[in-house]
Amino acid sequence: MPVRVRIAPSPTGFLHIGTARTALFNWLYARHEGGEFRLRIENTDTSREVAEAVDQIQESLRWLGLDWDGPHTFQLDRMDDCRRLAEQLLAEGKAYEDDGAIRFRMPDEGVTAWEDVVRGRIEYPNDKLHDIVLARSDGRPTYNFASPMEDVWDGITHVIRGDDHIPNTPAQINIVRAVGAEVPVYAHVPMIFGMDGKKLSKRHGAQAVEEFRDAGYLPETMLNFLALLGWAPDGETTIMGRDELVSRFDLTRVSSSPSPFDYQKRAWMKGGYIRELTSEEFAHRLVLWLGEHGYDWDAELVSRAAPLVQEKIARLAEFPGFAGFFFHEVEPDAADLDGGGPMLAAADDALAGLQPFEAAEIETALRATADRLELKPRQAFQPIRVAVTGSKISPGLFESIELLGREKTLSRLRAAVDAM
RNA sequence: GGCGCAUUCGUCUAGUGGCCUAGGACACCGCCCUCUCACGGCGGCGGCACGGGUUCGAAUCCCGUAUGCGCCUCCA
Repeated sequence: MPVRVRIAPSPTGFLHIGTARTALFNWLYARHEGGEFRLRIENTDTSREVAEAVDQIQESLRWLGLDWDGPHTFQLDRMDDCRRLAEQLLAEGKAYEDDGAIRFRMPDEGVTAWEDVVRGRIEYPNDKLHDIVLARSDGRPTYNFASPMEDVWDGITHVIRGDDHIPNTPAQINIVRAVGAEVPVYAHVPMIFGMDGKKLSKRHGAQAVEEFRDAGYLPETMLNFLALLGWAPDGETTIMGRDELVSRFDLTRVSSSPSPFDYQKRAWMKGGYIRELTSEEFAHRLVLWLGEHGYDWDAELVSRAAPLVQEKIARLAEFPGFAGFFFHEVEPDAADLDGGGPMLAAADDALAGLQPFEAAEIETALRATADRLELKPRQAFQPIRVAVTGSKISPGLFESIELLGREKTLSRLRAAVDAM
């Protein structure tokens, strides 16, 4: 039987990274096995539903590149099927009425057990199982009824979900058996916590996929990072592209202990991805990101500045702070220019008539100037950097000067001298 | 409280009875490279929660304790 899995978020807000990680594991498993990955919106609880959430969830999934098969479905659309089934169970004596609701009669002897792909065998004594509500008194099905039944109707073969669902599983298994359907394979993946071991919350930082996107993360960085939350192909590999992730993913290797969300490690990883892009691709993404975030900077200039910063920044959002001096005037802090007067004036002379005005020639000229003034490269170049870029930290100085052009470079050098 | 799940360097992770003197990565520290930053290279620091078993031999198996987390809703 071909593998069919699904992600079933409830439409209560943005796509949480925990849900995204679970979606990723489902997707990786499906793609690895050549099966199907479906999207189902679990909206049985209409009171918590947020109108835009369905679109936002899909948008985030698309951004991550987690494509689903077929149209997305809504749990609520099967409300009538669920109610009919609840009534059938009632008629068969497998359920009973309770204050207008319909409750399922759990077995009260023996154990309910399953072989969990990530946890191994899990057993629950049946006398601990509650008779759960199938249909509320207003007729709407509950999650613990609708979810397993939809999995049955959709032909879901593997239920891969957060381990907070482990306690629900024995009840769901009994319900599935009661309707004579086949019980799917379960794989309960660990939940994601903050570094303090507590459930991920606002004070830990970003939680929604959308927030990471806005912060300028690359989707492949996010995907790689998310994949490593509770899974590792071996003890060595950490950087993997989408295809490698698909080919190496193995559900049985998913860890059973909780996965802390390590913001620091993720920060390291993202820099590697930026550097791995081709310079054309990097420039392209920069232009797009800047456009989406309110910068109307010249695309041509952005593209030419891109190679100078690609190895320096880790997130697209760092570009404006790092290379903004190409696009607007600078206001150097006079204190950072201290003692640089002679070098600034000499640099002005050296660059005024330089031909061609290119990085290699600029470097040669400025180094000769520094030698003449008996300054170490570091002493000589720092004032120039501050004068020209407005900051003590910048892309490579000579390349920056070339791109900035003679006219702006000279006027900034002179402005700095005047300001001293 | 009941039931369930988990516990390897500061952090993530490899490890399924001998290959472990416990490997790798991030972070941190030192050195090198160097026009700043970043990258890169080299080295260092540092761990099997605790207590009992089983075994010739245990990070690995069993029991107990501790700690953490989850669920116990006519929430999902």
